[in-house]
Amino acid sequence: MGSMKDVAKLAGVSVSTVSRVITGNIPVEQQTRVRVEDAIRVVNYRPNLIARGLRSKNSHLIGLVVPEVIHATFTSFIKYTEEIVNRHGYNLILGNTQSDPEVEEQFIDTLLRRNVDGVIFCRVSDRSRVLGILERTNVPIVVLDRSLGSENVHIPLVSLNNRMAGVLAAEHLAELGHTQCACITGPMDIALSRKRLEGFKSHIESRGLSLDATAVVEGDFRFGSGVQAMRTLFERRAKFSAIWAQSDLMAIGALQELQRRGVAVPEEVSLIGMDDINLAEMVVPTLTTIAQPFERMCEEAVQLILRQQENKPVPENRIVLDPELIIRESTARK
Amino acid sequence: MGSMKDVAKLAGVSVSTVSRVITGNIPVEQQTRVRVEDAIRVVNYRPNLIARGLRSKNSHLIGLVVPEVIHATFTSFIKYTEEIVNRHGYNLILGNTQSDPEVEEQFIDTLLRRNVDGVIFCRVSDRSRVLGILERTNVPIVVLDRSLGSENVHIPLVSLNNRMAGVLAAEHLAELGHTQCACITGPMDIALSRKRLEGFKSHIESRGLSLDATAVVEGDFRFGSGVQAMRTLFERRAKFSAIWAQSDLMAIGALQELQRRGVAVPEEVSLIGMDDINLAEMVVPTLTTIAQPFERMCEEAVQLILRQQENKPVPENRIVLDPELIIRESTARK
DNA sequence: TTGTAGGCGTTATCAG
DNA sequence: CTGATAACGCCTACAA
Repeated sequence: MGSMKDVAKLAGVSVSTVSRVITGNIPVEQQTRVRVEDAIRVVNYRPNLIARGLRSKNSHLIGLVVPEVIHATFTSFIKYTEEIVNRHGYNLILGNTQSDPEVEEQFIDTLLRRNVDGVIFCRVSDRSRVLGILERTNVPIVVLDRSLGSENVHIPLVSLNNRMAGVLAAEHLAELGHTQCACITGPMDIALSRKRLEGFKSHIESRGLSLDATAVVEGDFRFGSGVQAMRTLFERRAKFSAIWAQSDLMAIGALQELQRRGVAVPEEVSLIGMDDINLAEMVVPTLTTIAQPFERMCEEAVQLILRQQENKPVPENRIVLDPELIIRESTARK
Repeated sequence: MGSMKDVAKLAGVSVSTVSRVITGNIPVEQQTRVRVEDAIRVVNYRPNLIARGLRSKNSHLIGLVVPEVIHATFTSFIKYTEEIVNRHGYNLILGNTQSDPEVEEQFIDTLLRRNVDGVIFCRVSDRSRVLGILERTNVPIVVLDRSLGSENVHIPLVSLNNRMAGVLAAEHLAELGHTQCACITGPMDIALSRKRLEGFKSHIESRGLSLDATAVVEGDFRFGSGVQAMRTLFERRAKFSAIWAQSDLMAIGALQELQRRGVAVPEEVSLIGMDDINLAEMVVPTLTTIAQPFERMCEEAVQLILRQQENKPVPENRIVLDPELIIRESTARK
């Protein structure tokens, strides 16, 4: 792969001329253009992005920070962000931090030293100092899938309307005639779990019913905790004809335990999940769920980065997307 | 974040002196070193990797190419490669190609233009031209999780001993007294699926038994195809007391279908999976499986890249790692 | 329309 | 031990 110099020499012109035909839109005589283009082909010239970046102060690189890779939600974020970023001519540099503040800081540091054009954070923890560090630079940032305290109102944010997710689940179950519901939540120290439960509960209460405290079990979003939660519900002898699990994995865990105990889904118990991961369509019965618009969330996040970078006005830096109820086989009329 | 120039000005020295204290190991007088270090702190100087890369022709960037992100195997590769690469002071640039040759080529192109220090390919297809393209450059490459035709003997390769995986599964079942086995394979146009089946079959035959043709069903590694394959086995009225599925997801799909039909696992049918993904420990019964050493595979791949880059001799460019049998609850004596 | 010159932030070479 | 200086590959005034 030759450089501009090689091309220039071969075509008998100066490097600036070569640069001009590369960048286009700057007048170059037809004749010399052709000569240059030929030379480019001969030496197999491809503009070097490192050099270009050094000159223009941007790298066409976007950093994505996730607290974990092997995790349905973040895997989706990785997939879509990579795809979208690519479509815009950028590449993705991935960092898995395991929520370790030290790793986070160290990763951000190298991102800055690479002149990345933006950083997308998935669900950073409260105690993380990276947002502060980044704010002092002028690198565009976006926080994805997290609610931020009021101290950070100016940081662009893309998140799900988690409250609405709870409402959608409750609404669907209510319409099917269920009056006794259970809920398997995510970790309660994560705001989005609380908001989901809040929405679920408040809709139920708005119908004059109540969500029994024994029918609420805390999980950790993973499969095993769904199984466990289900066992807990049985041990407590909680009364319910329907369950909302705040992640599909937990729902599938619950499903497994129900089937093992010979409880028919949806005939005896209706079950709703959340996320709409691939598995939701694969289990039997297929899982009714609350879909997160992963792709749109990533799209908005990338848009926010690009807008900031182009110094375009950012009309709205708080983007909250609506979840959607996907009705499949695991829920039925009571 | 200031530059070397800023530091030099503040400390009253030349940029070369600053460079020397940064790189270390080049003699600088104690006094001036302290002055420089102070200045570095004041202007918050961090060496710019773009500039450094331009100068030294390396980027400390490694490209990882996967055909899909949302997929147990590749997600593991992504996770571990990122982690290991990081440990060596590199960053990971991720590219998802969907096995599209055009996307592959385009991604490789930008990787080259970014002066990446190496590229790791996961399971590239035969018809892919990227290996050829890369071979003509001198960028270190490694192919992960794939057997390569003899035309490419010189390309470093890290793969699993897939034949052995089949042998391990058959051996375990045989030891438990099973004489009639079934197998749910991966796509048969992928070499590793064929090799796994070959190992499975040949071990069975070495015991004077045979693997009935009706007891072999082709899947696609995904959950749904496990469910489907199980149904096919029942439709065919195949006789078996044990099943090996070539992926955990298919095994869990098969498990689901078995449970739905009231077949007890492992009491009536023993079940082995493959991969040892998280889910394998989470289902009930927990899944006996053939573990792939994902982390070690990634480690070897990264090592091969680094060795090539340092121009160290690469003692062995064909690394084949052994799978391991993990015994859990889903298999039992017949 | 084209070439020259300077600089992006580093590092390496060569004097001093 | 330290300071100029050149060079990495590219882009962009400015001048011709």
